[in-house]
Amino acid sequence: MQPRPHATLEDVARAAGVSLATASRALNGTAPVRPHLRDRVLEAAGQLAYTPNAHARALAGASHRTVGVICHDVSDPYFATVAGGIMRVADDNDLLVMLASTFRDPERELAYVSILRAERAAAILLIGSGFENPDWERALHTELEPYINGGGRVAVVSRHRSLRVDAVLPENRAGAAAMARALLDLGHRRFAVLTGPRTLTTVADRVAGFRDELTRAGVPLHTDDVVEGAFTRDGGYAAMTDLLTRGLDATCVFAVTDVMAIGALAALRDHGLSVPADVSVAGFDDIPIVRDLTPPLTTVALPLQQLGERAMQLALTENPGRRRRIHRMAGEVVLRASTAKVP
Amino acid sequence: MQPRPHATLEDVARAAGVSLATASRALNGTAPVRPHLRDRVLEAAGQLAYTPNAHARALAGASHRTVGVICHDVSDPYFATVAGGIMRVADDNDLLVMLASTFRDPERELAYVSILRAERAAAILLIGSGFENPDWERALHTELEPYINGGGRVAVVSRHRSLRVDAVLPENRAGAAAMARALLDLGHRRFAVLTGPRTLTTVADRVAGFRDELTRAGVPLHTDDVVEGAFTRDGGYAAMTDLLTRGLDATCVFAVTDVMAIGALAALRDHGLSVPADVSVAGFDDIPIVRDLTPPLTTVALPLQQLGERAMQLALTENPGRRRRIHRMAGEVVLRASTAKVP
DNA sequence: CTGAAAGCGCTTACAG
DNA sequence: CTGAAAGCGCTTACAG
Repeated sequence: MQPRPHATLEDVARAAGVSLATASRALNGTAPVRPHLRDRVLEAAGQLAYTPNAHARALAGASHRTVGVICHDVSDPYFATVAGGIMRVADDNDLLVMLASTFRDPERELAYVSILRAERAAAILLIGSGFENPDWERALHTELEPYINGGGRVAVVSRHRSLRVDAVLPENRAGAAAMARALLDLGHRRFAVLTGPRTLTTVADRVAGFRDELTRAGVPLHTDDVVEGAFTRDGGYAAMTDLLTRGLDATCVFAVTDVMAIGALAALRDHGLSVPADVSVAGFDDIPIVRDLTPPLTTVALPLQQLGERAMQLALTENPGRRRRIHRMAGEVVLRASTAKVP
Repeated sequence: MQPRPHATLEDVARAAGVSLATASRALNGTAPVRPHLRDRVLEAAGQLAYTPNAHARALAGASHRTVGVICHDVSDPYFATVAGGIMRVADDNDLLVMLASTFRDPERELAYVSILRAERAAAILLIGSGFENPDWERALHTELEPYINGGGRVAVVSRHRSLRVDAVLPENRAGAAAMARALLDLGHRRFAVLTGPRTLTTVADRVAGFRDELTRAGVPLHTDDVVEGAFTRDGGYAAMTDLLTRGLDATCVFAVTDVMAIGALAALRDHGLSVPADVSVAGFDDIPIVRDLTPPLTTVALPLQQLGERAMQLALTENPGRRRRIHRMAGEVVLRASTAKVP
């Protein structure tokens, strides 16, 4: 079998002895075709292993059934779970989902948006905190605006500021505040916070919510007690280790994400400290794995799957007025064995 | 600002006062253009927020910088890690990666392949065990053959049989055998195995390798000792629970994937059994999280990231003779605290 | 119900 | 170096 290019509609039409138009209609069912001819077309298409060229089709005006999802890192359970929700709804609507990871590189994010825009994807979903960076915000706006004007649909999760698009916003600030309250109720008064890069709005919101609630209770949180690390398991490990070498005096550590909390738990274990006997640890997100840790992690549970479902639904429902629609989703404090009462 | 369609090359050319050809060349740098004109084109493109239509471009013959990756479930850490490797290499080669999840539905897999083929993606990578199903094999072959003949590149991880394409194959059978040997060395003689659907080749290979090695040592593995569940954390939980209700008499449980092992650990904990004091547990894959479990999981470590890197490299390097190239990757037994010696 | 033809937005020989 | 024109593979009014 020698290499030969893809069969085209013209090949099919010729083999079936009909016109291009008839072949197209028979294949797509967009207009009635006499059964006799239809069968011949289908037969020929089968023989030739014909697949329509999606580019030609899109160019000619047929609409696209593909939606693009851009997140920081698909291998992070947070994004993987949100993406799962997106895919569930997409599937119900007969859409194909293509995922991309930016690894938190603003340039790469722009590159993916540009590709998706160039491909005229039916929708673009941006998942995950934006960057507090005016240049990037402007560039993104420049990409998105013409895309939307051209009929593209955009929705975001966890991202706001400059972007005037439909959004699903987890209540990071309120959730972190509720967590602070819960931990205060357990009797803790000396806290440490493990945080990701401050330029991520999610990080900023969670730290602020946590701190505000402590302040309200008259409990101080010094600058030294807030340690910044990468937004990953290893970042949590490093930040916790840093805290430990400086001499930990907190009775409770709050990590701004579960993923970082997992790293913190490992660092504590490696230092011979036991959780929660020696230190309590709490996270944020409620990614699936935290239930299976020993001890299971106390956290602010976000309906991750739903975050994705809602975003996809927003992108799917017409928005004639083009007013920004916002869905806020609350988090709920779930106390598990990683946090204990202070005697 | 009223909705208006995307600006086209023609808009840019007109605004710059040049021909279509000149505008194209200025934008792509495919041929020299006098700086004077080039600047006017770039200026106009910027003003109009011009993005080339990828479909038109692909149709006109420009090559595509997109590769499609199809796996069972991106939210499974195994696939997420392999995908990470793919993206690393893709990034070095200036390629964009689009991921898709089939959720182990053969139909959906075919649908994604068909889309990617229709989009004339530069390469298609299939990650994860195939199905032992002649109809599906034939259908997949029918999709892939014309794609390859048309210049498309295909590589697979963990999949073989009917597909005559470049492949990266983890040594599942040998790895499972090595694990059996290691567990026998710890003194275990009564085993149970937690397995996924037998129609997945990976599952079949791992169970066979494990069983063969036991047989060689004269240790029996009865049909009842092999319990099948879904290929997920919950599947592992259910299978382990099943075993427990029937009265577990094994001293060691081998799960064919780490993900299932995590479910098994949870089931044991919920039954008040302690690992490894009461039962030893071992998995397969060495996904990142297992190091952070308590106890850390004994497993067969596969170089997951490399699996992806190799597959991407195979797809990227020319294969003039079109002979099938196969990279085998060995697994290595890593003993951690979830398995103990039998006194 | 069917076909000839225009057009979608680009790229690239082919002349100049 | 620049432009007019053909062509990539489809879809869809427009006639019949």
